[in-house]
Amino acid sequence: MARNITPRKENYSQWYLDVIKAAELADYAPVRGCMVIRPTGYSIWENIQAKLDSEFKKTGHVNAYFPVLIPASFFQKEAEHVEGFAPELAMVTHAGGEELEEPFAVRPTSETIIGHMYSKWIQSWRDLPVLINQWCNVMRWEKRPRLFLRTSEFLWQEGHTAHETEKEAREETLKMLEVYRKVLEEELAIPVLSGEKTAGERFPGAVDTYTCEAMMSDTRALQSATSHFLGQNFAKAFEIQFQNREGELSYCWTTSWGLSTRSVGALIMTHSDDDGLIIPPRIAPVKAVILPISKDESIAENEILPKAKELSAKLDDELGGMFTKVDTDFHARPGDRFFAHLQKGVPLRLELGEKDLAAGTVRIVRRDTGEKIDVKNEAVITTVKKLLDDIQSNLYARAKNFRDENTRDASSYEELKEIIENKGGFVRAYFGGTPEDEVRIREETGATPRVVLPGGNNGKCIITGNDGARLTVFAKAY
RNA sequence: CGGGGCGUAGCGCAGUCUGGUUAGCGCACCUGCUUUGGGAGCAGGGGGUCGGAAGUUCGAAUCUUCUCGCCCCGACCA
Repeated sequence: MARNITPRKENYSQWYLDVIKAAELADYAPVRGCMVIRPTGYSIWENIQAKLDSEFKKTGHVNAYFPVLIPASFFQKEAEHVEGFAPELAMVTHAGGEELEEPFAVRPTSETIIGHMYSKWIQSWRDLPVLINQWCNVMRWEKRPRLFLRTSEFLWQEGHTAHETEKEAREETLKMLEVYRKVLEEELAIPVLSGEKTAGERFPGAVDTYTCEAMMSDTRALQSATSHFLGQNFAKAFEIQFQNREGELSYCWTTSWGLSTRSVGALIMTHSDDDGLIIPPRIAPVKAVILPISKDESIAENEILPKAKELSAKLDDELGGMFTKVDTDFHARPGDRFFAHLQKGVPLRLELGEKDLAAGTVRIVRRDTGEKIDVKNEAVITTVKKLLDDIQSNLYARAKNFRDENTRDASSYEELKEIIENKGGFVRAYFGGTPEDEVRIREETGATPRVVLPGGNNGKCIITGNDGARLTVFAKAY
């Protein structure tokens, strides 16, 4: 049992912070609300980036970069947008030793400046669609920051597209939502519910907002990605117009979609345990660590290390990348070395000692289950590949079972309240109310509508009693 | 923004109430020896001026005032 990590049941927040610290994922920066993403944490983000970026490219998008400073007046142009973001904006008021005539906002998101540029670039239906993504940092002044989940500055990607027709823009919105679902579920092994947000949870300025909603291991919900259909709201605010096939001037239909370093927080809170971090193999910076072990440091270094390196090279070759690491910290005792890798969440540990050399085997230990097996040399590579696949699917299955076990149905508001208060988790209920009803539910229960499930639109609303309400998942959220 | 807690070595803390010799302890770190398949033992050693400022005093980590920052809970929040 880890002795530097608070058990989950004792204090979930502290457990989360302890896991991050023990795995050396991030540290607090000198500025409140800001964090330093340390190399291990950043490698995880790089792997998420790589998977997403390749999906974006496959779906026809290109990367570009827009500036971090945005004229403050841009935020005034879209009424809901300015109202939504005003409290979180950081402003630059001085530069070059002088007060600026017009302050600049440090971007909290880039709809405005991209809209501004699109209006210059788009003239004709032949210029459409425009499918651009950017990887960048954004800043939103947060009152209560939490590492990875809510920091004043964070990293993300934001896709911004402009289309000729509403249908095309709506298709794009859902296509990207599906990309997120796929990467979250297949690569991060995080099961998500993807669907629409209710009116009260909508992005400021969007017509429709969609989400990939995940359940953390304390049963609270975490929005892990969003995709917005912006209609013509930003096109009208920024005059993104084009001449259509009939020769008339019309406004574009735009979308935006994003996934941030918050997903690293989701990863941590979905899979990790009281011993520390657990990373799904497909995202893990190091998939397997090989430890030469001997009482005698010189035997470890001169006799076992070469074998370990050989095995490492063979595995990297087979796995198609530099995915294994040889632990050369011979001076440290095995227990210390085991725990170090345990806390960092490395999926597989391969122990190579004198006993193994004599027997022609390697001892392999899984991070997710702790299971140990001795494998014949000739079977090591196939076993490692199989185990990595097993761990990946086990983590997903484990998280999905947990979510399903903590998802319940409520047929009345009273029942919803009762479940949220006594059991927590996700509660499915038919809801067709207004944003005011959402506020009331939040104030009375602490829960908010997280996602409207696709399909079933024929229920009776638990608040209004009206028919035609949609099946909605409620939960307390991060 | 409200409530609570806290700033003393890299980390965790004691000392503060009842000012007084070179400010302690555990872990970590360095050196050596013995150890080594789930968090070793012994010996030696390095490192802090007590968040910051002003004040009271012969004397301040300790008392007073101001200030900066961090964490937790809540409110708020894409």
